[in-house]
Amino acid sequence: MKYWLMKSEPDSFSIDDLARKPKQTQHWDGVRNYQARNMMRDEMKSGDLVFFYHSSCKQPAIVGIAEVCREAYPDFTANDPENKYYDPKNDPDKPRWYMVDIRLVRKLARDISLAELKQYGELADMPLLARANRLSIMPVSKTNWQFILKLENKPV
DNA sequence: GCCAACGTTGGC
DNA sequence: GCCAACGTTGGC
Repeated sequence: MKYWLMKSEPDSFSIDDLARKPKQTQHWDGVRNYQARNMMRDEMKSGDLVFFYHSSCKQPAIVGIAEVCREAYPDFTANDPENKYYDPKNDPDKPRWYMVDIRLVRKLARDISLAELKQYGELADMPLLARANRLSIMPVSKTNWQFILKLENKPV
């Protein structure tokens, strides 16, 4: 089983939005970056766990845990000219973009902010902390996953 | 709102 | 195939 981190802008889709979805499940549409797509298409498996991360907001932070509940399938929003993620170059018969479904496992007891994560040398190898990392999906090592979970119940 | 980083596009 | 221009991401 693998661990991941997925970014979402809370203004467009927050952890609470996920919690309100039927079955607390959402298809992860709109990924238009090949590296992120490859990870979803080739490596994400049902049961993999995901840190849900709020980006481009007042306090960027890991806010919850989700699990992959459906493995990669074509991202239908790429075929819909009305959709903001429409890709005119996409051939529906040879889909270029993929998505997975994720289901909320739980919100964290407290948000663990990017600023806090940066304080720990143990996490220095996280791609999230690399300078100007723009990937919306990235792997998390088991070691880092467990380290971050321990922070959850640590007094701030 | 600024700016650094970096992916994509398109002319040559 | 190179590379400049442009667009997007995302922290601050």
